[in-house]
Amino acid sequence: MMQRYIEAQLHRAAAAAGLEIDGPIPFGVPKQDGQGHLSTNIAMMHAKKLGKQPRVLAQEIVDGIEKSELVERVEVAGPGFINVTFRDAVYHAMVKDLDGLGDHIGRSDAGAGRTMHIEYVSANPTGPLHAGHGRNCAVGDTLANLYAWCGYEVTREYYFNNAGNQMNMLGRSIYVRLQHALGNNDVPFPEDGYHGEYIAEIATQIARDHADAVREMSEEEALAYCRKRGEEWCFASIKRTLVALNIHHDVYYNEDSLYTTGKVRDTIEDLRERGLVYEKDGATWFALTQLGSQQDKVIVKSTGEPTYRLPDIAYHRDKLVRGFDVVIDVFGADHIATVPDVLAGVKALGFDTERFRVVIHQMVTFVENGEIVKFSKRSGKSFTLDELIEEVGADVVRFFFIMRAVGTHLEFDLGLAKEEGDKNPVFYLQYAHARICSILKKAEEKGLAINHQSDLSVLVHPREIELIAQLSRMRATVERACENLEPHVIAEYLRDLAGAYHNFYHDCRILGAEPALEAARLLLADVTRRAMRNGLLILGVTTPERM
RNA sequence: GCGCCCAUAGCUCAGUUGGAUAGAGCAGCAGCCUUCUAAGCUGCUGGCCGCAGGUUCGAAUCCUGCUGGGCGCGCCA
Repeated sequence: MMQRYIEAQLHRAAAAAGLEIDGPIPFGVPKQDGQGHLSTNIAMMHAKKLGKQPRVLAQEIVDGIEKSELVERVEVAGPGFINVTFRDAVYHAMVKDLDGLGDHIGRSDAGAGRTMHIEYVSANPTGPLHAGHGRNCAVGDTLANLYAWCGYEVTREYYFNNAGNQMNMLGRSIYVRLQHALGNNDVPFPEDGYHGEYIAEIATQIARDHADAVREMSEEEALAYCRKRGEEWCFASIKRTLVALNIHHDVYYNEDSLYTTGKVRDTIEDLRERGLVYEKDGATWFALTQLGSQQDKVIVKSTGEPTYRLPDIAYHRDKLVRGFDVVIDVFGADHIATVPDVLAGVKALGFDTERFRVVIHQMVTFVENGEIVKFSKRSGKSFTLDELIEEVGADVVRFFFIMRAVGTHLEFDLGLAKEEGDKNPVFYLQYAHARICSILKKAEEKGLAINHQSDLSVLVHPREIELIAQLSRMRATVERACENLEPHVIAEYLRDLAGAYHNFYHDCRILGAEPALEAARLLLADVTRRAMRNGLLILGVTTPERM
């Protein structure tokens, strides 16, 4: 937001030097002291085409900048950077602007009037969510929040299939356990059946509340009943876990509806009309090689059942038909192979696949004491997301899963996560928030109210200026994280913001300072509180007022 | 064999879309509380940015080729 105060002038000065720049001027924040507050490399970027030395062009631009009350100095540095040093008045103006935003600090209207659809989690109801699902949950939900904070109208969707082979296997697994519970021990457990403890739990429940009815049923009826009970149990479990993580979907989209509404049939017919479908070996194939892929793929098996690819294409086409401006998929790296096929299919049907943004996050390794943890200590089976939440808390789960770039393999350190102290990065942020709240509460007790008209010109301490500079970057940071689909950027930003506040807190006494300074610092603290709170809300973690 | 992702301090990772002397946390060492939360702050130690070329004023960042790791490559999802 700093650049607002100099950008127009730079445009004018550059034009006067013979350099017309379309669009915004690129700015950077110098890392070294003595290089000003903002820096631009426009002279170096364009010197060549004007046939000038970068430093000469830079100096011509600098000479064209008029004197201003806000700008301390503009100078040429290094190979041709133009460094801008502001007077403190710019920072005071920024605090004023930020304060005027009320609870909207960090919000953007970059996506105002646009709609965004995001599909995440999307685990089929065949069992509880396991710990590895956590990354998809946290990344998806944080991205949804980011888009909402950028002004988009967001639809959060959970896509599931309760009709396929996996569900039949779930039903059969429960059915067999139920037979065992009812004393028929000779019924063999299916080879690819589900082995989790929850299967037995569901079977036990049915044995307890529905045994007589089940005994009356045919095997077919009993299997269907077990499947239905299993689905209900699993969905209840999944939804409970998501609520614990502060995740709420707007739509649960059933794959089966794609069949009942004819969308799958339409999709295959449309592909066939375009000559992209053929029969071979009793199966129906999608001619992906015609679309530039390595090999054709089966979309309807010789048994007559479609493979996942076909409803996936129908589903993604439907998302576009529903009219969203941006459609985001969140997948783990293990699903990467399906993406090109689905996109190729939708594109072949004449849709603009540019609206799709696919986020593929890498896998997660859980580590404790330097050793890889694969299984739950309690059950010896792969451990559930519930167990992870219980172990480290929902805030830590959400934060840890988004704090690294989605493209990198994530190491989830359970030891660090369990640490409820200074080593844990989430607490560092929440502590900053709680510390501010504590001061504001004390101020209130002293009868000191936040004064939005405070004279901010008394804020001149380097720690105050650094904190304000950090605050001023929030909105652009949120926009960048959103645009680039990078939730971890917010975690990084908030750590810097918390650090800037802790520094300010340490060096700048608020309560008890002389009245004008006290009022100004109190306002600055409150602006920081609102920024930190909003950042934590974007991450979906709690904002404790005391710790 | 093919496709995608990754490689930066002892460990885990950032690096603002190609910029200035590559940063943070943890671990290690040394300091700071009679005053608003020490879950904090300050200082020190720590680097062939996997290797080799290329592109240009300028590369951790872009291109090519290697090496090493992850995930895929089904009439499973």
